Amino acid sequence: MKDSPSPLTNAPRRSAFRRRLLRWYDREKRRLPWRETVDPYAIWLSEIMLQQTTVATVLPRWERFLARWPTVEELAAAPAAEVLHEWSGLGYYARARNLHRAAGIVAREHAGRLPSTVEELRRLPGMGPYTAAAVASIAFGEAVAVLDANVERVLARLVALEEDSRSAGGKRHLREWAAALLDPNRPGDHNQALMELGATLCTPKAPACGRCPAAGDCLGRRSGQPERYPLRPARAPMEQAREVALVLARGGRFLVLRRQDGVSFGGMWELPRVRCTANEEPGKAAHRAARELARLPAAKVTGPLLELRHTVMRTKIHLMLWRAAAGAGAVSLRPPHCEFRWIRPRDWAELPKSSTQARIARYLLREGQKK
DNA sequence: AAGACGTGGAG
DNA sequence: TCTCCAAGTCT
Repeated sequence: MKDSPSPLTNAPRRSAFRRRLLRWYDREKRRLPWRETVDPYAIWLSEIMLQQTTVATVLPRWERFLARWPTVEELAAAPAAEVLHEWSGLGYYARARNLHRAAGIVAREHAGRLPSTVEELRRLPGMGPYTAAAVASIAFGEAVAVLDANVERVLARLVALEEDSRSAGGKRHLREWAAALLDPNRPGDHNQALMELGATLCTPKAPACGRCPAAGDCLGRRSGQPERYPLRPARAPMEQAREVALVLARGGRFLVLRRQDGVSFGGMWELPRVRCTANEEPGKAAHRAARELARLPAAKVTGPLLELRHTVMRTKIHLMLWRAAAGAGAVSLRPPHCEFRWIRPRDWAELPKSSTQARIARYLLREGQKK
């Protein structure tokens, strides 16, 4: 940082930068509900939900979650499955499990009061460097800088960082800049202002430098191509896959399986489903799903019901839903599944599900009502 | 340290 | 249609 050509190495310039940033924030900030509260629990919840998730998605879910569990103690007392169900569709489901575990710790070991320092917060499950710093600064006024994807982009542009921003060295430099620029008098607002800048003006594409309060200090802007920053390695290419999911029926009900904690979609209930191997026919895969996931080799596959496409992480999935009669035999599970139920479509609505499984559940409910 | 972990909206 | 990616954490 000391060798950097940035004018912000100069202390008076840094303080002018802070002033301009905060003035802009005070004037232009969006009215977001978690900015209207001082409840550390509510702020914490917003930070967890906002991880890799857009404001628009979070808004209604944050309100609903808080209405259901207004305090840490109430959240701690809730069954994990209900918390997970409330999280359905938000993705990154480990967040819900960690949040619930952390609530239990706060309730039991901290008398229901969230710890107020980064150091203590950091020990709670799901509290990484970003979230701990965000909660400590926003809810408790601790003078610590956050470094999220917004701040990373703003700072990388500000100093025209010619280094992979995700590399160890790049991150170290960004952390140093974030700490040096932090306004110790209003750390929470300063952090939010930097993130707000990244979210609204200093956007990944077509940044609005003309309206930016930091434009005068920005080396990225001076370079003429601010959108070149932050430098990042290319992403892995998308993959394609076919999957078969099974409505495996027995006595007017069908089989759903619960996934273990700690695997993808941990804790969620789903139909038996398998990834097709190369050139494997869907009908074959459907029978394999019954055989391998539930140990029901007597299952009789009767036909396709529905096809849909969705994307999970870096895989585009062509999902085919098939119907089968379970036949005789007891269900026996193996990882990643740990529990099963024979249910009707309307019962499945009550269980935590991924977005895709929820689509299937809605389809089955509609089909069931036609008869 | 690199890779896994979801989803939906924007351009 | 398709790529990019959003207030990251964990292993």
